[in-house]
Amino acid sequence: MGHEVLAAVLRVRGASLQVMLWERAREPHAHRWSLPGGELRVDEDVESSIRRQLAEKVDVRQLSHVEQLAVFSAPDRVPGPRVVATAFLGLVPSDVDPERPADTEWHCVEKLPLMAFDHASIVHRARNRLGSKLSYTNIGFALAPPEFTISLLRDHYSAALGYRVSATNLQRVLSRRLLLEPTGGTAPPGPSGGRPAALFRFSAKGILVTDPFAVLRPPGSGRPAGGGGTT
Amino acid sequence: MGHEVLAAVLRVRGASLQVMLWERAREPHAHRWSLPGGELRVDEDVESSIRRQLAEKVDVRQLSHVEQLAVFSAPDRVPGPRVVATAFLGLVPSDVDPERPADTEWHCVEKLPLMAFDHASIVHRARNRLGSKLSYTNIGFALAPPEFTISLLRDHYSAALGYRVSATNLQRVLSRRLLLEPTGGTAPPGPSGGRPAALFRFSAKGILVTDPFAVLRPPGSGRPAGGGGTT
DNA sequence: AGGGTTTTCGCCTACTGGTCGAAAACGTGG
DNA sequence: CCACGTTTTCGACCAGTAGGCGAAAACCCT
Repeated sequence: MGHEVLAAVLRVRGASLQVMLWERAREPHAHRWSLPGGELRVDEDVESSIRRQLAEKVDVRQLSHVEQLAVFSAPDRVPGPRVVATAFLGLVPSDVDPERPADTEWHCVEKLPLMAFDHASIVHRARNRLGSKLSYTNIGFALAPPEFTISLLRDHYSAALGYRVSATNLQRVLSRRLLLEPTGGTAPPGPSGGRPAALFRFSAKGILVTDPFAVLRPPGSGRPAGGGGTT
Repeated sequence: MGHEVLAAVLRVRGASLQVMLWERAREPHAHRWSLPGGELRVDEDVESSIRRQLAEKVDVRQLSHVEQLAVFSAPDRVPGPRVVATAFLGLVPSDVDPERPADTEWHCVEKLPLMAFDHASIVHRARNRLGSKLSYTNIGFALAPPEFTISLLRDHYSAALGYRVSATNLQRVLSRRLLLEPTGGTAPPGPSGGRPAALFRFSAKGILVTDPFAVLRPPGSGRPAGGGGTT
């Protein structure tokens, strides 16, 4: 029984969320698009394996985040001998445009091309996970360049979440968690003018929220999120 | 390369969180305790496999929740030929005490016995996942009987989270999400008297929160969690 | 200088969860 | 049968959070 690792590597480009795909040259499913990855070697664990295999497609230093998604193990998920897949979610900041082999391209996750095997469902799972984690972790910084404006960050959040996000709330929420650190610099305004936006960076002194907030916390501890009115 | 499925099946008993373990009879790691599970067959996916294998240990109808935890794939995680493991988290309500084979026992997760292979780390991962999900999902109901008092639910939460939880807050939070439905009945008071507790059941009409609350929500929608004062 | 554009900041409101205390409902012992 | 302890339940108060404006700031272009 074979084991392969696959990664849905996502990035934000403009107003859309994109996934890195490559076009299969050989059967089965020739000319369909599939996720990067490959066989797990006997001397590596799944995370080492996916990082090694992604290194052939992108500069791994540009990978700002990698995490396990789930195991996909339907017996007939690929034709031929049984192959179980460990799927990963990978993120790349929006400012880098890695050189990539000719057969790989970024595709908008909203209109995926004809995909090979069960890879489309893996992409959807990755998109859902990113959306969920954007709300309660700091994973959003993995989508942004080292220095960014609030507007850029808001656009990234909007693209990944699929709905508009208020820049006011975004800045306030992140600031309260001590995650935003002003660099002092400003970004030049757009072609139509406007006030120059202040630049921020991710503050390592902030609260790294890997797990969701606890709604019920131990007595005598500070509390997490708050509710507001919709009005 | 082999593939096995393992499950950390948790339940609350009294004030402690317990995990179901069985004692290995054969080498390697004879007499150490390990998680239930076994080899993945070629005609089943991982979830079917773990349910089939758990059926030999517990009545699967008593399993109130099963979800993938993670893949454990260190090349040397087991001696001999390479075996990759897909780990699951399973939950059993506290009111059932399934018949089980003589070699299996419930152990408190706080003081685990000498465990086989990497199974101790899997148990810890399961405990952390349960603790996280208790806060932002309805998974807590999987630990409780069909009808329960708020006090019992609070004790379960406390056991699983490791800190005391306020019954007032628990009831308020769950009620506001329309998750608690009074059955009308009351539970008899304890030996030392006291007001009889009202019985509740899980309301299917409530908000099933599988994913965490979004801290940043779409404009014009209700809001999720609120913060309070620690005072 | 004036108008358009974008960002930034402050104010208000709604709602949440923690804390505390009182009241309700029971058993028990004098 | 009434006072007491026990446990549950409910209400009130408070601090802190996020959503929703709207005004002010800072820039470009004409």
